[in-house]
Amino acid sequence: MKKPSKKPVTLADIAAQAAVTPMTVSRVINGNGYVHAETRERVLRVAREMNYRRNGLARGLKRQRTETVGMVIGDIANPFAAELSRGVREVLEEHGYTLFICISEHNPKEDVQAFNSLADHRADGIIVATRASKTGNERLEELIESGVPVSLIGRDFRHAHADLVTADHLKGGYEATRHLIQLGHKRIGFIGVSLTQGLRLRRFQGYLEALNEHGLTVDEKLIVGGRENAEQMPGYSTEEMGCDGMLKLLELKERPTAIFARNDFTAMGALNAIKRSGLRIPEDIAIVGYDDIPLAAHTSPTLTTVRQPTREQGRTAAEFLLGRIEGDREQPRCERTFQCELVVRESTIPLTEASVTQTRKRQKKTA
Amino acid sequence: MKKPSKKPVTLADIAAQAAVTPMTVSRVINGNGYVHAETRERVLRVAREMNYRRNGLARGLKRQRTETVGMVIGDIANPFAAELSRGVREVLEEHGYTLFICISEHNPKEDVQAFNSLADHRADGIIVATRASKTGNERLEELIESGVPVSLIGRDFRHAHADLVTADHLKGGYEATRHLIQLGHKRIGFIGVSLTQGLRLRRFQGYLEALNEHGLTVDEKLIVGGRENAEQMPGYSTEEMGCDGMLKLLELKERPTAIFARNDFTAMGALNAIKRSGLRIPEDIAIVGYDDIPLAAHTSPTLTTVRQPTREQGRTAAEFLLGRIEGDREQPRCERTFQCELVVRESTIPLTEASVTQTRKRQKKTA
DNA sequence: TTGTAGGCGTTATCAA
DNA sequence: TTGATAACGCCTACAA
Repeated sequence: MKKPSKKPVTLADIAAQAAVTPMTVSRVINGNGYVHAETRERVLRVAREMNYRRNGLARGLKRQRTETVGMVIGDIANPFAAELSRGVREVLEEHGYTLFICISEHNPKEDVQAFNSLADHRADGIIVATRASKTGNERLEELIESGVPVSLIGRDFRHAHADLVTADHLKGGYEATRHLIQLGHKRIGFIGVSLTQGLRLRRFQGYLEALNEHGLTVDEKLIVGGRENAEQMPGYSTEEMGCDGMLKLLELKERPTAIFARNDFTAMGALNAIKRSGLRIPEDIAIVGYDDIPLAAHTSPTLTTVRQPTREQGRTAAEFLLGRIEGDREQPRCERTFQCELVVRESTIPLTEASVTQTRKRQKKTA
Repeated sequence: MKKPSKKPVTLADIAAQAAVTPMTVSRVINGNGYVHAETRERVLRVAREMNYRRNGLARGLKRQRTETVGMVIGDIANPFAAELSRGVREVLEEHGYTLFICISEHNPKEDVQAFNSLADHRADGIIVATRASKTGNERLEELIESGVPVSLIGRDFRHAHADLVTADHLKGGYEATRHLIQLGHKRIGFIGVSLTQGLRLRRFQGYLEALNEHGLTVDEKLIVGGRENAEQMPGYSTEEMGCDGMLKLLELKERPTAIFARNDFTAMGALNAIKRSGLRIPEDIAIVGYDDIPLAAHTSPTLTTVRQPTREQGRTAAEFLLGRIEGDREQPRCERTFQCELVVRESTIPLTEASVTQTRKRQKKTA
């Protein structure tokens, strides 16, 4: 336990100790250029003794790249984002890049701050996995046009020189809903979106489309979004949204027999609200989530959900970005859309008489 | 959609446009030193037009600080870590620092890499919230002694010049266990630890202590850790550990009537395994988790758990770190231990006859 | 195989 | 109120 020492060791310090010039030390440290074996040994020994660490600032300043990539995420606790970042890291690591993550807490202002911080510190590129916002998109556009490589994941924003990775959530939402329709459900609720802002959410559009195509009318009362502006509220979790939203739906005179939830957390909130009310899943109410987080296979009943190839999206975004960093920064946009996959588990079964009957009973009772 | 432009704008570029020297531009940008109002306007206008962004590398190199703090986290998807990082960010932001997060995926080697990256890029300080490891601790010690401010959260490692924030998990584990004992339970299982490595886990020590102090014998068969080396296995989630562990316990001739799980995810895994087996919670088996993640209040039944003041720990770690960065870097260690709090919910009730009887029955059956 | 010169973009310091 | 100079630590390019 020595006391912290004052100044960091520099190449020059090592050079002095090893009786060479800083340039020779640099060559040894970076392993390029010819250096006599003995000299190398001596320099390495001194460097180790002095506990040398290269100064990334100076290095980056000179070389005009930092071998660093920044990633902006809305919510760190989200298993989906976690899996994305794993994919990103896997690829970056293979290429010797370091990943620094910034959290924006789903706040456009923090989004912009993160972009700026990363740009200021000269990250070689930025991966953006936050929801689109006006200010965010504007700043992003400036960055892209000032030459910063940018790769977007699932963000509703396009630019000729920023790469884009998404999954087809329109289709995902459509298939989840169609699944419920094919099981016989006609009153299908959606939890997790306010009608005013919902149209930006592709999976919700898929829900609407599926209803329309199958001749079912869209009942606005079946669409609940938890509290208004929930997204802005720190500490307001999505499972709470699922719980609150489900409670609203259960109070309806004619309650839904199936639920499509915005994501798995919302679904779990809904699931528990249903259980708490004494109804059974899936007999009384079927439920579908979205994302297929690990927990979805461990609820009871296990959760039918829509899986997107999350890690692959992260990997692809990283590959696109590296292509831009190490190749032509002005190349046109690379774009790739992944397909989603419906994962049927226990929370959905064909519509039972019980459910329909109970709904009718409830109706009578209330009437 | 302009094409990305080549080189970033520098102070010199602006200076040329605005007919002043780079120094004057610097003064304007940083808002220090005297600058004529007109000059300031002109410079600011040009800077905006050219979409100037300061070069953090050059700035950091010259000023010998980057106003950047790094945080190393084991698992990004962990709500506990998320809440920690929120606390950290809150404090840093107030002081104008940017937070960059590195993920080590619970891997000591990645831990060290993260430390190195952050040190190389001259983060002004590092907050470490990963589990202790030999290599990690060694590298950390070197860093601390070479003058990098370090603040540790819940890490089992002490250094005279690194600050430390923890919660009293020994007591937390003790109280969780005592709670079960006071409810009448005598066969209390622990899920989430292997007997060989478990002693490093304070909450597990608390469990053992509570059993001992209340005259209960520790039954090794009641202590299960999922698969061996689960921590190293990527993709092996803690809820899976809870599920697998619980299944093992249910196969015992004399199964436990209560479970203490290493954390809430593990508890949820166990909870679902129990339900799946047809037993009831809490009537047949009571269960206690740890951490009080948001989901714990939304399971069914809701989860009794141990809450630690997570965000406060993050805040305190950040405050300690800033004190060291902006004050005396050689000051002795600041240390603070937070108290945990048992949160009793629905998953624990007094031991019922049913449970005891059923256990006996099971015993007979198997015998 | 090793060394020298110069500059990356910024700011501290001193001078005008 | 503004400018000139030097230096932060490293690496590219060229020279010896």
